Amino acid sequence: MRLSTRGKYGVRAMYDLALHYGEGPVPLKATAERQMVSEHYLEQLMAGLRRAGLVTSSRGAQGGYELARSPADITIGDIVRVLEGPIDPAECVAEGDPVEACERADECTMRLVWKKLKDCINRVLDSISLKDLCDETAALVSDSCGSCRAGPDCTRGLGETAGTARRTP
Amino acid sequence: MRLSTRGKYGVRAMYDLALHYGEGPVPLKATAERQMVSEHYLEQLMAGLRRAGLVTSSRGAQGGYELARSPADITIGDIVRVLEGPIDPAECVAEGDPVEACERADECTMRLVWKKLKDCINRVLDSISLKDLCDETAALVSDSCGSCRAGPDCTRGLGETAGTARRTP
DNA sequence: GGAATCCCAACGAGTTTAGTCGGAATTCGT
DNA sequence: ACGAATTCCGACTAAACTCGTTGGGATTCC
Repeated sequence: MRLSTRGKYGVRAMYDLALHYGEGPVPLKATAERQMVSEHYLEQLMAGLRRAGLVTSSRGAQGGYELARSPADITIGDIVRVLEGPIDPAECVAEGDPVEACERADECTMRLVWKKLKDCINRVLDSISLKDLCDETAALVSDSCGSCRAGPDCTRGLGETAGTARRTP
Repeated sequence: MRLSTRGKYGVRAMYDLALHYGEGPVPLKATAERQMVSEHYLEQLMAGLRRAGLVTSSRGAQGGYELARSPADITIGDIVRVLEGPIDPAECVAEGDPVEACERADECTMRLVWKKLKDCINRVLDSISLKDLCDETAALVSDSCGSCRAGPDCTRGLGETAGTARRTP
C-alpha cells in the first residue's frame, strides 16, 4: 500500500501550479526545478492530468501549464486517481460487475472490508483540496498551526491536524 | 493503491483458520482448496505469518496451521502489514527519520496528507478483527444483513458493533 | 515404512516503475 | 522570417516487483 512516484510527483506539481494560480502559464521546467522532479518524467504525468481536464496547457514560448479550475475545486483525490488509477484495494470493489472479478463476490465478507477501505481512502483524499494545501503551507511557515484532537479521520481540513503531524518522535 | 494477492489471499487464509479455530491444526491443502488459492503459493504467505507470530504450525501427518491467538485478537491490519509491508503511502511517513527519505520533510505540506492517509488506512484495517469477519459472514448467510446495506458512508458493522478494536502499533 | 504435512531455496515469465532519449509541432518576441 | 521556448509524442530500458512453479528435504502420525 504505497503510492508510486506518479501520484506523489503529480500532487507536488499540482501544488506548485496552485501556488501560482492566476499568474498565467507556468512552464514545466520551473515546476520541475522547484519540486526537484525530472522534467521529462513530469511531462508524462502532466499529459495525463491534461487529458483528465485538471490542467490546461499552452504551447510555445511563454507557454506552460495552468490549473483548469480553482485550487479549491481540485482535490488530492482527483489527482491521485488520474495518476495512480482508481482507488480499488481489490478488483471486486472496482467499477463494473464484482462477480466478474470474483464469482463469490456476493457472499464474500472480505469484500465488505475492501469496500470500507476504499471509501475511507477516497474520503480522506477528497477532503483535501489544493487550496487547503496552500493554506496549510502558510500556517506551517508562520508557525501558527492550531491543535486538533479530532483524530486521523478528521475531515475538517488539514490545518486542524497539523499539530499532530509535526509532533514526530 | 491496490493490494497485491498476498494481502488478499492472506486474509482469506486467516479467515479460513478463524472459521476452524479451536478444532486443531488445519492442513494447508484444505484451506487452499476452500479459498481457491495455489497451495504452494499460500505456503509462502503462511511462512511469513508464522514468522510474525500470527499462526502456529505443526508438521507431519495431521499437522497444519492454527491461529496463534483468538480471532478477536487478530486484525486485518495485522495480516496485511505482515504480507504487504507497512502501510506507508510515502517514504516520508514510514518508520525512521523522515528527513532521510526527503530533505524537505519538515516543511512539506504533502507529508501531512500522506500521514493522514496512513492513519486512516491503519485505523480501518485495525478496527476489523477476524472474529468480526466471521460474525459478519453469519449475518450475510442468514440474509439479515441490515448493518451493511446502509450505503457507502455506513460506519456500523464490521468491527464497530463488536468493538474488538485493539492495539495501535 | 509410508503417507501426510510443513519447510526451504531457487527459478522464471510477465508486468510495473521510473525514468531517458530524440525529435516534431507550436507559439512568442524581435 | 527567425530563433528560442515550450508542449507533445512515441519509443526504449534497467531494475524491481508480482505471482506464482519446481524440486526437494524434514518431521510426525498411524
